[in-house]
Amino acid sequence: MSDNLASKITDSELEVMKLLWCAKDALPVTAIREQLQESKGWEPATIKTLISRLVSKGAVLQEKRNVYYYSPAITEKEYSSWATKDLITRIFNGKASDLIASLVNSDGLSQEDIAELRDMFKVEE
Amino acid sequence: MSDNLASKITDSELEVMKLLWCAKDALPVTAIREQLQESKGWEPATIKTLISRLVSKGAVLQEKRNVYYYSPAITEKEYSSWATKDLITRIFNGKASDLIASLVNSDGLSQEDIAELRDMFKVEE
DNA sequence: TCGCTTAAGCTACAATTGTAAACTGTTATT
DNA sequence: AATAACAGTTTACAATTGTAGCTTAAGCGA
Repeated sequence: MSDNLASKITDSELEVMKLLWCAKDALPVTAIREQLQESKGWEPATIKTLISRLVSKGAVLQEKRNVYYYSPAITEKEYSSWATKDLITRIFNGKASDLIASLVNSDGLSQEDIAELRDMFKVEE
Repeated sequence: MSDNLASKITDSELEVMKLLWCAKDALPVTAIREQLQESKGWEPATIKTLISRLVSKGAVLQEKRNVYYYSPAITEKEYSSWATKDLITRIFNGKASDLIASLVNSDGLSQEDIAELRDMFKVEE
């Protein structure tokens, strides 16, 4: 994913992306509005603005039917792995293992997390 | 670290923080300026603004001597572990292991990283 | 067919951020 | 002492972000 795509997804916009990622198919504004209006307390106009901005920046595709249907142009995995790499670059001087070390040394991991990780790296072997 | 501290350190401000974290002692503006002016191409005025904003938001302390000397009010570890948790909350729905899984599955880790991690979780045992 | 609802597009506006100049007072140098 | 240089403070200004209203046109129910 290019820097000028994901880097520009803001916090509010991300809420819209999350919704679209959950949906199996493209959604009309109505469906998006229904969910975000309650969960986020946003006005319809706000939601429309966020969608428009996401379309402009190429993070969401629109497909013309009766009304427009919207779907993500990038997958959640693409985005999250981009965001992770971005964090590593900006904060951990490019060292991924420093990120994980930081997690391990700062009660950032639950017991289950640690168990999962142990498995993960056992299997790798 | 409280949310309203670290969350507000912006990208440009972070460059100043990094410099202060590297320094063993508090630094006067002169020293900060010398390093950032060249590496970042910032005007002295820009650097002063960033320092002021960091002081206002409590991320940097100033100590009056002849001129002010500036030092970080939060450690790099505090900040980076806050930033990591923030990423996990915002993007990985609070699951730290999802972050690591994403790293593992997206060529985000070098061979050395993986070796280090294997050690990390071997030792944990 | 006539409104009502609402999608789509345009405009708005305050807060934050990136970047920096202007002003003011102090210090160091000649 | 006069001046240059610069720290500290205030102000500036455009771009981005969060939040939302207004207008226009179209579809849907009575």
